[in-house]
Amino acid sequence: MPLQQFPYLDGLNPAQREAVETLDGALLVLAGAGTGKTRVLTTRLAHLLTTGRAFPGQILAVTFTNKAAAEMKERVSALLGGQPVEGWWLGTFHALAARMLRRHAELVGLSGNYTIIDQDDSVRLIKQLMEAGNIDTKKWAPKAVADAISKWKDQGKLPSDLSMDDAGEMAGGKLISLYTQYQQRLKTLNACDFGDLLLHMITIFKNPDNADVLADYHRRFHYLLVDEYQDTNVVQYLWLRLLAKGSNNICCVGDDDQSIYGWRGAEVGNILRFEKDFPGAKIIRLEENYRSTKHILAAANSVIANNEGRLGKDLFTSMDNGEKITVRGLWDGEAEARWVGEEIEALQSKQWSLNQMAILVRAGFQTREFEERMIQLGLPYKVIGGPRFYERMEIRDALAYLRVTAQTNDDLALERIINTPKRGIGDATVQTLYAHARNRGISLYQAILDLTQTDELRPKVKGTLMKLIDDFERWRSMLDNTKHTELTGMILDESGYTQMWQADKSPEAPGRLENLKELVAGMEEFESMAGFLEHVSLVMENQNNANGEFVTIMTLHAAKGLEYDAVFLPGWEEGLFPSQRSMDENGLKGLEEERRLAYVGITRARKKSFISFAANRRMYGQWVNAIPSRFVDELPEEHVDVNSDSGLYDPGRSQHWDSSGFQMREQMQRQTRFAPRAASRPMAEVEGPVFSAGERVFHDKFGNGTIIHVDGHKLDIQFDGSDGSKRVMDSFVTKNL
DNA sequence: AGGTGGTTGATTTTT
DNA sequence: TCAACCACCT
Repeated sequence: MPLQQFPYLDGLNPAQREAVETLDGALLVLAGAGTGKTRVLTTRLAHLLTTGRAFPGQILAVTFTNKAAAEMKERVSALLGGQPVEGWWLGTFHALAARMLRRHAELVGLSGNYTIIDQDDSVRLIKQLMEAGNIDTKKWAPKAVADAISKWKDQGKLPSDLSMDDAGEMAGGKLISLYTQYQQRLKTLNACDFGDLLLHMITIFKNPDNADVLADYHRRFHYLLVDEYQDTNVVQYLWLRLLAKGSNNICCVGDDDQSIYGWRGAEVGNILRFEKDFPGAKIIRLEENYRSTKHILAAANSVIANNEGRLGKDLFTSMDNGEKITVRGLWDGEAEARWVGEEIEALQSKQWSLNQMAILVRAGFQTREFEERMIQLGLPYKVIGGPRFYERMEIRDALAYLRVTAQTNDDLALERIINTPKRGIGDATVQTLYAHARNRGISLYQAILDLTQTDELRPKVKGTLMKLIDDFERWRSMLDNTKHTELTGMILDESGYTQMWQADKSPEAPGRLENLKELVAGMEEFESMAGFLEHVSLVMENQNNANGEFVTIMTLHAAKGLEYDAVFLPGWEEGLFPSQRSMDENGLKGLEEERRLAYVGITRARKKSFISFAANRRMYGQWVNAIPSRFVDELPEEHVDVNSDSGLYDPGRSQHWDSSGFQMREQMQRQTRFAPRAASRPMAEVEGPVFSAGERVFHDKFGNGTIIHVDGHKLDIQFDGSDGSKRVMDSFVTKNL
């Protein structure tokens, strides 16, 4: 094959090139961090099109986020000389499944204009069902019930697939019944939640009566491509498998070492099992890292090597050695933030760009300390995460109006705005309407239609409701012959919603009106109301259009897929990272996922990585003393520079400090103020009892437990009644006699 | 309808 | 500690 025909293949390394050119059969591309995964994916797509192997319409390419989908779209078109690709099925699992479901909705009792509800709506619906069924929503949080149901959906389980064993104690054992009712209710509302999009498609595909539907997709799709395969859950996997049965040309790209979403249903097992699932599958490893220095990569490799059950990769790089990873122990969280600030300023004075620096934390609350410090130093920063545009109150209200206009059975939307702005429709009226709706198995809107024909409602209320119905009918009649942006403006004005905020004197009111304008402006790029609403339900993302120089602060999860010259990884303490909860709830699996998170964190850095931990941290208003994360111990000595205050940490040696962190802090602050590098340890080495694995011990806070591992003065203890082990200092436990 | 005090509980988060 | 939520009050 003449090479010059495919200029985009130039510059690929042999493994990358093989991954691009292996077009037929099942292929798993194990792409380590920084090994050019996206390049392979996009080049492969370009290759399929350029060689004429497939028309765009014969390709199904799946991603997890809209961002990834957009990037892929853009990069493929760039490879093809700038022309956009039309007619292929490229998008997120949810977007693609929603698109399919629009065509076959009737097969699961929905109509094609079904509404997609988000988590918030789903929780509210479940709360209503629980209240109707006299289930104590205090004792069992509707959110927890919603989570349980969504978990089942992620596992591809319908109510009929569940047994009482699965139900457990939650909601007084009525969990399965609630699931059934919830599905029933969704059908009445002509609505779907996120899980349903895929689950309904599976139901359709599996039903022998609809064999032609699946066969049609088999004929259609000749090549399947899946990004971030390690993050797929069971339904997504089932959906892919059913679709792949046609051509058997499926290429999955992923990295088992970067699977960090197990807690929301991702199954690392999917990627680990690939060869079994797709017999004859080929596996290609991308192991040359083009991102990080040798020290950084070696440290990452060494940490992740502690995990079991990996497919295994050995990343290497031809980059320079670079600088060793800086590891630093500090007295408390404040000192840690101060130190990070200093390092950032030092880098800045060496002409490093703030845009190339990131602080990656384990949990959201950790951002605060850094924000405060950045403000004090006058360093611009940006926290990624937080409330999103479509989650703002006024946006949700406005969307609710549009949703009811487009699909009258959308009870959740109607309930949201039935008394917004205030129309004198109180709680009591809504309850009456709901009671009627439930009795008849109809929607709220239909209940209003019914009851306004009778005299059951007070005349004033009746009049208001009739007016509201009239409005909606009128707006709906305009859907087809009015521009959707114009109609939206009309709805917001005629309903009194805009006026409500204009009359509001609170300081945030102007901003809300601004957002509403932005909403209408954003609709411009969509063809119709339906198109816009579909987009809104499926795209909850924040686009970051910030410019200028700033340091990025975000969670490790949010950082996956990104890279920076300098990366700060603070809070590496047992209990915080690895997170205690993760270990408690998921044992070794949880710990290994935390370790993968550490791996993701380290591999974000191109040139410089800073890892730190504090001896004392204020959590939930209490001072807690902490010991360095076990992940710190897993960093190879030859690749790190340890530089800690006051002997807070010596690699490989035990650490000690008093449990009375508060007093210690006072003492220490004085000490650091006057002698910042005092070499003495906070506490003298104390002679204590010697422990060994297998012994029974007692801990003040955690109770009785069995030692499973001893590491100097650190003990791994399996406490009775807890799933995972905890790591504690031996000075906090006593032997059980 | 709007304000207040008391309780609760507190990772990670996309679609 | 602190914010969110709710029951209860005005």
